[in-house]
Amino acid sequence: MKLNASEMLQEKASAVTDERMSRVQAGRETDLLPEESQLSQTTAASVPSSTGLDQNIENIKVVLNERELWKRFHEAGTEMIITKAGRRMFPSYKVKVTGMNPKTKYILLIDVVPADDHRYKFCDNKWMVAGKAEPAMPGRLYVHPDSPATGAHWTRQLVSFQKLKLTNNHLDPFGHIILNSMHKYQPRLHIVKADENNAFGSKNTAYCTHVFPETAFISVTSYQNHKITQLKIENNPFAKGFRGSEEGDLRISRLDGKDYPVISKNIVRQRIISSHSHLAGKLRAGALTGHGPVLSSYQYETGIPLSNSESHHPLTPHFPQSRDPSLMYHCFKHRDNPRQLELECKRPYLEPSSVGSEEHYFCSPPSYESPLLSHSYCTEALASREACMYGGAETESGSGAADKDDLAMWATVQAYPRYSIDGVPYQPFTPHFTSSASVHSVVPHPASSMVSQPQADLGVYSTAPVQRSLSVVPPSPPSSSCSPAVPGSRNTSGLYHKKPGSPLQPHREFSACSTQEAPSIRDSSYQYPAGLIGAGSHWTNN
DNA sequence: TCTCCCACATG
DNA sequence: TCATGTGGGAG
Repeated sequence: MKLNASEMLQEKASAVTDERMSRVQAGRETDLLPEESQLSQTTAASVPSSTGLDQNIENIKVVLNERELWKRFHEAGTEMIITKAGRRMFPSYKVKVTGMNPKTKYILLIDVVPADDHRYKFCDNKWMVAGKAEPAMPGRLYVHPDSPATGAHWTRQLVSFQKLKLTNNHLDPFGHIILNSMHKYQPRLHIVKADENNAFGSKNTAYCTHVFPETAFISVTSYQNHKITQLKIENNPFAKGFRGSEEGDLRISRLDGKDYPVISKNIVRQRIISSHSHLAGKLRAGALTGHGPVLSSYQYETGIPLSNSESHHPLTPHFPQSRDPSLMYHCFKHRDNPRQLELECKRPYLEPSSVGSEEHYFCSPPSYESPLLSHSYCTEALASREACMYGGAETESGSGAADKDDLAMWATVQAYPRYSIDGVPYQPFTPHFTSSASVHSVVPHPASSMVSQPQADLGVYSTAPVQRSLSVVPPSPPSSSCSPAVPGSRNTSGLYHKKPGSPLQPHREFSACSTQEAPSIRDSSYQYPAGLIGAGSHWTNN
């Protein structure tokens, strides 16, 4: 099966934008039924019904697994550790999908997009805005290794993305999703139709996007909130070694042959902070100077001016308190209007009322609105690897859906927004690219919109007029320009081969494949770090 | 002061 | 072997 996921998704991105507009204008955006709160916020795009290919895409329902657990984290302000080597998410992203056509093939993938354009800091026991966000990382998508598989397969059991890993290594060679520390992100699930007669590259593709607000998180290199640490320890089987008696606060450490309880610095710090806050509340008059009755080694904690919070945007009580997950449910029809889509993408970033071009306005949720849902996706990235199907034992007709844990297939689409890092895009997969790569990224990636740059830049990513030429561009090293080697091209993509089990040598395990030779996206032996150079200059409107 | 990295222990 | 959080220390 030869597929070009990127192109499919690209078309979808446009469709979402277009259709969403209609919905908003029709005042249907907020017409949510209570029951829908159990579902994700969804956007869907599909081809005109006349094609007969999109009859079910908008009927697909996705329910987040362990939603209660997610909510517990969410209420405390979910944090996800990111490391150079890549760290899994916990809770892991697992969903129950229903409403799919049993015989239709779908591709399931996840991307993690900036929830806003702020950088955060954990101060005074709560998250606060600490400035402007760092330039968006190369967008990557994590494609479930079972993809593409039939609706019957996906709906048979939980679909797990537990092997998705997050990293802060901008040059990550493993296909992990790259994030910036201390930034807020929102995972999104994309379901793309991948019928044989609806192959990648075709305009007649449909997809839908599901967003579970409770899965939003702030990326960190070490946990900031003790509550989160405890929730992780209490719920993550891999961390049970840290479960101690006393509410998990204490654990036994063996050093020098002795056993003694250990209290993490996080716990101490936060208790002190808490203590200080309490005292401060009573002594705000000035009795407590910040060097009061607290442990001297943590004076810096107590020295935080209480008024500090006034200079920031307190994320009270926790960063996610933002919005009701049930606020939106979108389903759109592709209207095939490239021009309109282009305009949509050129809307300035963070323009709540940017309704300026009302026809492109996206009804936004209370909190993560702008980059996330109120704008079309503009950067793209595909990255995936080692996703696994929960209990997936059956193999769909040659799709090899079984034993997905052995799969190491991942697709990556690097996003290279023109404005990122002074025009010098990251090229994590540089060594892997070849001029014959072929997986054109197309999944809308709002990451690019997180930077306060005019969204004019975005237009070059989200719209996908068929007329535009798609050229594969070898990525350039970080220090080089993001300009593609092929004039007039706008897309950098690659198809890489990865030997399962040897992720440490990715640079040598990848091999490019032409579009025509592209193996099935579900072929575990292939990875697809496809980069999309976002610079408008790389697009053509032929 | 804050953030990140890495060796380490644990399961 | 891998996935965790910890804690010391670097920057």
